[in-house]
Formats: sequence, C-alpha cells, structure tokens
Amino acid sequence: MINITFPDGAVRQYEQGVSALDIAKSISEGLARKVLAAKVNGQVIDATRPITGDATLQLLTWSDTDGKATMWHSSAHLMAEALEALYPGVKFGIGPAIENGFYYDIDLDGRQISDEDLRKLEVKMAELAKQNEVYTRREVSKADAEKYFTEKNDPYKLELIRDLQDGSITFYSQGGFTDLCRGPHIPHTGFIKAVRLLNIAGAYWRGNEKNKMLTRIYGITFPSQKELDEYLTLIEEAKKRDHRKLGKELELFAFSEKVGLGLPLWLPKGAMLRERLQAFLQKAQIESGYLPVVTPHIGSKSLYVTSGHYEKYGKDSFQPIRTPEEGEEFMLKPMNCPHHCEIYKTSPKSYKDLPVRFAEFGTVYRYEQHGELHGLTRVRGFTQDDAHLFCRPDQVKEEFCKVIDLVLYVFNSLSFTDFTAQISLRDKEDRSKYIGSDENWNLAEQAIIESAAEKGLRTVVEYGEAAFYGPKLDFMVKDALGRKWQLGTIQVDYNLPERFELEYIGADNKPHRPVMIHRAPFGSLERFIAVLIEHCAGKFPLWLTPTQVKILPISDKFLPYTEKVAELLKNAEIRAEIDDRNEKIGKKIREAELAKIPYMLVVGEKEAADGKVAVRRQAKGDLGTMDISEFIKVVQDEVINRKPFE
RNA sequence: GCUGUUGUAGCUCAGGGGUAGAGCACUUCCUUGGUAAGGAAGAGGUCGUGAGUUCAAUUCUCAUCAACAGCUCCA
Repeated sequence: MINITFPDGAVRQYEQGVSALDIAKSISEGLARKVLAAKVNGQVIDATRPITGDATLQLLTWSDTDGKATMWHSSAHLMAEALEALYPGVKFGIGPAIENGFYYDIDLDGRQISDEDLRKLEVKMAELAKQNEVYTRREVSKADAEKYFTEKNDPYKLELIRDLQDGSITFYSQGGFTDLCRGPHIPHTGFIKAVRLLNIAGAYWRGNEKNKMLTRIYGITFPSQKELDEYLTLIEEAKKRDHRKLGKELELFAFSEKVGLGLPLWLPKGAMLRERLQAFLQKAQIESGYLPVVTPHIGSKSLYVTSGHYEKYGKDSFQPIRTPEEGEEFMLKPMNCPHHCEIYKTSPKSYKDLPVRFAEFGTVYRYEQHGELHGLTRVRGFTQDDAHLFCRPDQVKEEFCKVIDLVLYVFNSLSFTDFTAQISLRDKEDRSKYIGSDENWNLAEQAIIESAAEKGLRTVVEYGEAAFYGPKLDFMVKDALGRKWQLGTIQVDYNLPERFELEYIGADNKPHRPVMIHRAPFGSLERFIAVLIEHCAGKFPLWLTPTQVKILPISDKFLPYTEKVAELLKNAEIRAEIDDRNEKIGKKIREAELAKIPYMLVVGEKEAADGKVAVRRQAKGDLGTMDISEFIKVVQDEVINRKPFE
C-alpha cells in the first residue's frame, strides 16, 4: 500500500500502481468523469499512469490551468489525426498547447489549406472525438522511434528524436495516430466536445528563419459548446477594443501610404491627448529633479559609430543622408542617448553634481521590418519619453529604485495594474551578443534584481532578452487580443559612458566613469497610447479625454443659452462642444454615447429658465439637473483626482 | 524579411466577364422634437496599381503596392 496526500492535507492509502483516475473513481464517479490529468509530486502526468510510491496528488480538471493545457495538447494530437485522415502523407513538426488553445506545425508538401478546409477538419475532429479514442503511452527505444518515423517519412520528427536521449522517448497513440510525445494527455478524446480552428499562419521550423516555413494551424477546444461560444464572444468583444479600430473611430490618429509606412499622423484629438500625457509626465519628472533637454532629429553617423549602434543596428536604421556639398553622412536618430552623452560632456562634472538627469520627449526613427508594423504599437517613427541618468556607481541602485517609483506612479495614475516586470538578462549560452565587461554586467544585473525585489514587483526573469549593452527591467502589458508589449523600460548601461569617455571628478580629485541609466516610463507615446486605448476601450479618464462634455440643446430655440453654458465651461477650462445640428435629442444622445463622451448636458426650456443643466453620464444615464457651477465642480474634481472613467 | 488571407463610396460591407449596390456619414428641404436612430430628395466610386487573356475585365491570370493573422526581428 502507498500513501497518497491530497491538496487539503488528507492522506489515504491505496494499492501500489493505482492510477489517479482510479483514485478519482474511489472518491466519486462524477469527479472521475472530469479528471483530465494529475499532478503527482508536482509533476503533471496522465491520469491513467500507475503511481508506484507515496505521493502528493492533485487531480486536474478543466478548472486547472494544467488541466486545460493537457486537453489542448491532446487536441493538437486529435487535429493531427484528422489531418492525417484528410491529407495523407502530411508531415508534422511540433504541436504544443499554448495560453489559449494549441497549434500544430505541419508540412503539406506544397498543398494549400484554406478556411473552408478548417471547417472540414473541425467536423472530422468532432467525429473522431465522439469515438472516445483512448490516448495510450508507450516507451520506445531511440532505434525503434527512428525506424517508425523513417518509415512514415517524417523528417521533422526524426530531427527531434536525434536530440533526445535513448530511454527517455515516449510515443502516444489515439485511434490510428501515433506521435512522438512527452505527454501527458487526457484519458480519451471524448472530453473534447467543441472544436474551433482559428487561423492558419506560417511559422519557421524550430523558429529559425533560415529553416523551411511550415503551415501552422491554431485551434482551441472546450468541454462544452457553451464554453466555446462564450470564448468566441469574448474574442469579438476584444476586437472592438483594438486601438487601430478605436483610433479611427475616435479620430485620434491615421496612417497614409503617401506619408509612409509606420509613420503615424496624429489628428487634433489624438495630438491633444498625447500632449496632456506628456505634460503630466513632464511635471512629475521636473519635480523629481530631471532637466529637460532638446536634441535634433538627425545626428552625424560618427555619433552612432562611437556609440556602437551603427555596427549593431546600422542595417535596421534609415540609411545615412549626405550633405550635398561635403558628402558628410547623417542618420535619422534611432535613439537619443548618444546626443545626451554629448550634452553631459559640455561641462566638467564633479561627483557632487551627480546624478544628472537629462529628459527629452525625443522622436526617433527606426527601420522596422515591413511585416512587423502594427498600428501604433510598432512604428517607424515614434517619440520616447526618454531620459538618461548619469550617476556614480554607488548611486545606481537608489536611482534605479526612484525610477521604478516614477513608473509605478505613471501606471497607477492610469489604473494600469495588470503588468509584469520582466528582468531581461544576458543569454546564458551566448555571450558574444553583448559588449562590456563581465564585472559590469554582473553589477548591473544585481542592481536590477535587488531593486525589483525591494519594490515588491511581480517579476519574471528572461535570459537572452537584455539589450546588447546592458540588462533591462521592462514593464510588459498585454493588449486587447492578448499580445504582449513592452511599455516602460529601465536599463543600466556601463558601455556608453566608456565609449563616449564620460567622466566626473571624484572626491579623490581623480577622473571616474559615471554609470548611465536609460529609462522611459511610457516607453513610447505611440505604443503607450495604443495600449491605453485598448485598456480603457476608448473611454479615457476625464483628465485625458478629448471632449469632456457635449452640450445638447433640445432645439435651436435654446442655442443662445447653450452658448452661454459653453462659455462658462470654457472659462473653467473644461473641454466642451455643442451639438447644434437640427436633430432630435434622442439622436444627439445616441451619437454622444457612441462617441464615448463622458458627460452630456441636455438643455431646453426648463434649464434655460432655471439657469441649470440636465446632466447625463455616458453608459450610466440621466444624473438629474444641476446648477452650472455645481457641474463644473464635479468635472474639476474628477479631473484633479485623475479618476478613471467609471 | 517569410507564409497565408484580403483590397469595391468618407466608414462598415454585398456583388460579379457586358464599365456598379446597401446601411451609416455628407448636402438641401420639411420637421422644433425632452434622455440611444423623425421624414424626403440629392451628391459621391477609373472596383489598390500595372500588365496579360478576351469582341469586352472591376470580375479571370501574372506582377506590384498596402492592410490583416502568424513567424523571425526589436537599440
């Protein structure tokens, strides 16, 4: 007999070799019908695998992340089985579960697959699922594994097997389909009640762009049709928040082929919103001891040769432009830091002067790959809320912590709570991608890890994500469709001070090298605003929103009073517009609601007579009538406190 | 950059070898209406661009540009 410990601490005895599924059955049949996999001693395994010794056990169902992942992984196998049935000879790459569903990379040997084919595949998958095919695990020798896939003529699986150790190779089969797989899997295909194949895309084999591009099919499955329908509704809702759609609808920004790809045009409403954000940060920065500087949009090529950026990113920059007479080369500036280094050098610095903090809303230009351009989140011309802090080595941590505080202040002011702080360190394997001494890298990495811990940030560590000159702390957020973006960033840099030979005179009257910290709380205004739009679904907080108040006269008889109200609001620095169209009040309200205007003021005979306004709040409805001065106070209070929309 | 899909009016989209349609928006007129669409009339498009096939191309073919999804990249 063996002792099984449950999550609640209860211990029960079972015969050796019992499976998680058996245990579930011993508790209740209903539970057994829901068990997808099991976590035994912290490791997720098939619910049907025998447990050979004392163990802790957690039964995994659809409500567990690992349970979902197991079902989606099994769904990938089910899709593969269906693919093999419909497209004999198809070759398989990898087919993992992902955050929302699964995919399988396949090679169709030049055959193409369309959206209609996906519908047929779904039907086939549903048909196979209904047969309750059992997933069976089998350990195989490396030789047997190679023999199987050689006969099957699947070069991708053979390549995967080549990298595996003999003795650790397992196959999983269900129905007529067998795959190289570590598992685990759900007991049988019958758990899969609803299937949706979402889209087709290309993906390089093993993520290397030198390899062949395979066809990737994304899909998702659920234990009931109802849950699938709910998921699809959720996706539709998310699409409505897309900043590209809302940016157009709310007239914030636009693109023009004629202007150029990835070069956003800020329309009046968007430009004003952007300036308010900029002013908000500028104020906070000046209070925190930053010194505003301004530098030109171009810089001599030699500036970037010195910084090392030309060598590293020259090909990803707009190519140098030449002066007509002398042929001197200039680049559109891809970053502000080299300029700021030169500003540092304009006067000798004492250790007493440090830290020096130069801040600039600097517009930079980078040649981003065509296929990467994406709304405002990935563009070729954008404005960084950049600053460079030059400090003594002993000040690095304190400065770093202060920057974290500033970033958190900005995020809190906009109710951004759902972010992760990503600590980006060097690639453990390949150090050749980085410049600078090991000693400095270690110092910098340590400073970041300690600061993040001290500030209690929810962090993830990513190796290989550091910049070539130093480690970073990036604030990552997700957009409406679940794509991850980097917003704020803080980076420690020992390299540029070296390359630009920056110095300060220490207490010992000798020259020393300052340390540089690059930082941008927004990251770029473009990307930040994109994420902000999706975050609030276009309903900006009152202090940011383009039009705060729309005044809606019942009929044009009340226009004079309407104008008087508008004048009073304007004097109170409230952004108000009048809807003076010859339309019924219902229509004016409807359109103001759809335009997400926070406050609507309905004015007619009663209001004009009493000197009042009838206040309506977007999505909330009628708030009743108020004195104009009272309404102004409401608005001003909401603005000063930077309240979120709702 | 790579793979796939798409490109028709300002916006959202239908259509299809015989040179175009809807709704919203826009203009004019009627209506002066109290909390999510009042009525009527009108104007608006070289069907992304270039070539080819055809008596005839917006429709078919090829190229090209752009957008979208994903991959790769991201100072």
